[in-house]
Amino acid sequence: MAESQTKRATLHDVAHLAGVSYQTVSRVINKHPNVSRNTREKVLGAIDTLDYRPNQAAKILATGRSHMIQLIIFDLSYSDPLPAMLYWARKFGYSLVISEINPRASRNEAQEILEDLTSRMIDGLVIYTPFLHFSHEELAEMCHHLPFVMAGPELGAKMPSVVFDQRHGARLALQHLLDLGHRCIAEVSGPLQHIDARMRHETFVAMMQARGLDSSLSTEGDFEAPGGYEGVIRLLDEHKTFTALLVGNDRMAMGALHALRARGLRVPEDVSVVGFDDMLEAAYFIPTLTTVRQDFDALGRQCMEYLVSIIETPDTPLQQRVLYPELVVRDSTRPPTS
Amino acid sequence: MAESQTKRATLHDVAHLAGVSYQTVSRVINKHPNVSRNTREKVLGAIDTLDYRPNQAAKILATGRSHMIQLIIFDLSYSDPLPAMLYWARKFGYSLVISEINPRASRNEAQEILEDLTSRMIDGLVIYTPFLHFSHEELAEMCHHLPFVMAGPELGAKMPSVVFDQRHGARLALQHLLDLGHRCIAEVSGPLQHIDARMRHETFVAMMQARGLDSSLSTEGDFEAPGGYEGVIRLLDEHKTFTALLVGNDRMAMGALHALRARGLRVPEDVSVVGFDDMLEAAYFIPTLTTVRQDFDALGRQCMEYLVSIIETPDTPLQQRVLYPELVVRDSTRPPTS
DNA sequence: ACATAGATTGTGAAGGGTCACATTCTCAAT
DNA sequence: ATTGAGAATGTGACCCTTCACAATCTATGT
Repeated sequence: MAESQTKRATLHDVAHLAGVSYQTVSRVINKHPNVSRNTREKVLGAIDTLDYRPNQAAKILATGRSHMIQLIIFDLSYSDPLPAMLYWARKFGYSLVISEINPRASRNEAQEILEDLTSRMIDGLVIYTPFLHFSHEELAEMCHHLPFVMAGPELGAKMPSVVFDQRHGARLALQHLLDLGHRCIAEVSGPLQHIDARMRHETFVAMMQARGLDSSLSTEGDFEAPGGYEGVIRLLDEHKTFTALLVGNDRMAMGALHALRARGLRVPEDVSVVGFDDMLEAAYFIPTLTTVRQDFDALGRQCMEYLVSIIETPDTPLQQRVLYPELVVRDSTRPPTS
Repeated sequence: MAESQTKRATLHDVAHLAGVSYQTVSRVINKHPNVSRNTREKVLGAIDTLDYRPNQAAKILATGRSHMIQLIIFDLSYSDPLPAMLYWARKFGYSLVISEINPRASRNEAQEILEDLTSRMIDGLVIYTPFLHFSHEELAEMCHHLPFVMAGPELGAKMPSVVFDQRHGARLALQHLLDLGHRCIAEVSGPLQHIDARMRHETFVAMMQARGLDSSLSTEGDFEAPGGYEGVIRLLDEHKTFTALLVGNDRMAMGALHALRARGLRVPEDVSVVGFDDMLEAAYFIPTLTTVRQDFDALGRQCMEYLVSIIETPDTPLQQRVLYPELVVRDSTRPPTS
C-alpha cells in the first residue's frame, strides 16, 4: 500500500548507477559473453539496488520477437491438451495467450479476434480446431503470415498439424466389440460437425457395412453427459435392440450408462459399452469403462514442440504428425449373452 | 505460401499514402472525434490497401498499458472459472495470459515466474490460489505494484478477492444429512492444504462436535476420483460404520460411489452421499448426486469485473466479495434405514 | 618496442507508436 | 473587415530496448 510509485528503472538508470554504458547493461542482461567479470558484477549490483526489470514491450519492439504463443480454442470444454501446452510452452520459453472463439461465432467475429492477435506481436499460434465451421485454408489465411500449427484438423490436411488417427481409434473400439461376438451394435456419436466425432462415426458405418451388419442404429449426441443419456433413450424409444453400444466420448458414456440402467438394462450383461478418451474418471464409472485412450499430453507437447521448431528453425518441414489412440479394456464390455 | 514477406506497413506508410500526417492516422485508428469525414475515409482506404495493423508492442511501450491480464493458476485440473474469466476479460477488452505454478513449486520457481511477468507489461493479474503453500501477503508482495485480485483465498483475507463461503456450503451439505436423520456421518475430505477442502473439513468437525456426534470418521483425499475410491476403502477397512458420507468434491464422490458399490453397500439405501461442486456430470452419476453447487461462472466474472475496475478506476475500494454455494438435492441422499 | 588480434566497451540510429503542444483553417459574431 | 473560438491537422520529443558499427583496451608474439 505504501507505493512509492516511482517510475520503473530503465537500462539507462542502471547504466548510470553502475558507471557504464547502457549497452553494457544490455549485454549483462542478455548474458553476452564478452563482459568482464568486474563490470558484470557492478551492473548486477545496480540492477539489484534499483530493482530493475527489463521492459518487454521495448524489447519486443526492438527485436520483433515476443516469445508469446497464442492458443485459439473453439470450446474450452474440450481443453484436454491445455495443461501440456502450457507446460511445454513455458519449457521452451514462451508464454501462452488464450482466446476462445465460439464455434457458433460469426465469420466476422472470428476474423476480428484473429486480426486482433496478429497485431499483438505474437510469434506463432496453435489452433485447436476440431470444428468444421471454418475451413483449414480459411483459418490459415486469417492468421496470415504467422507460423501456426493446427491441433486436430482432418487426417491428411495439408498443413502443419498434429492429429489423432480417429479412424484407427474407432476401429480398435469396434473391432473389440466384434471380436467379443457382438453383431447388433448401436452408436451414440458426438456432434457430427466435430471432426473427431464425424470420423469415428464414418468409420463405424463403413466397418459395419463392410461386414454386412446394420449400421443404422446410430444417433447424434453432443459430447456431454446429458447428450449421452438422451441418445440412449432415443435409441431405446425407437425400439432398437442392441447388445453393444459405441459412445462418442467418455462423458457421454456416463450419461449412457445412466440411461441404460434407468431402463433396466445391465452393463455389461445386457449391453456392452465402449467410450472414447479415457478420462481420469473412466476407471471409476459403474461399471468401469472400456474406452479408447487419447494421449492429450502428447498432443499438447507435440504441438508446442512443432510450433517452436517452426518459429525458431527456418527450414522445418511442414507436415502432419499423427498420434495413435489405444484401447483400454475394462468391465463395461463382455461377449453377448445369448 | 506465396509470402511476399514485405515488411509490415507502419503508421508513416499509411500517412504517406493517404497524404496526411502520421498523427492524423493515429487519430483515425483511435477513433478520435476531431477528424473530418473526408480525411478519415482517405486514411481508412490507405489502411485497407496497405493491410496495415498497428504494432501493439509500440503502443504498449508508448502508453504503458498492454490490455493484458495474467492469470496465475496453481493447478489446471481446477480451472472451472477459466471459461468465464476468458469470456469476461475479452468482453472488457483484455487478453488473458495464463501461467501455471505447480503448487509444489519451490519458492524460487514461483518467484521467477512472477518476476518474469511483472516485466511483461501486464495491466493486472488474477491469482487463483486455493493452495496454502504461499501466504497471500507473500503473493501480493511478489507481484509488487501490479493490480491484482485473488480468487478463492481464505474467507476474510484482507485483500482484493472473490471467494465462495465454503463454511456455508459445508453447512448446507451437513445440515441436509442431519435433517434427514443421519447421525453416523463420515467424510472423505479434499487435500487439507487446499483452503476450500480445509474449510469444509473444519466445518464438518465443528458442526459434528457441537452436536455431540463423532467427528473422527474422516480421511483425507486428493480431489480426484481415485482418491475418493481409496478414501472410502480406507474408512471401511478400519471397520468404521456410517450411514452417510460427505465427500470433498464431485470427482471424489464418483470414486466413492464406486468403492461403496464394490463393497456391497447400496447408495442411498445403505449410505447417503453428498458431493461438492455440482459438475455437469453429477446429474448422471449412479445414483444422481446430491451436491453443493458452486457458481464458477460467477466467480470468474466477478474476478474480471473487479480487476478491470481496479485497473481502470483508481479509487475502487479493496474488498472481499463473497459468493454463496447452494444445495442441490438428488438421489444419492435419503433418510437412514435404521 | 611495436604491430596485431581479440576482448571489452561505447555511440548513433532504429523500432512504431502516443503525447503535449503548435499551427492552420473555418465560420459565425462583432 | 476583424476578431476569436473551435475544429482539423502537423511537429518534436519520448517510451526502452537492440543492433551494427566504431573505438578503446589488453595481452601476445616477434
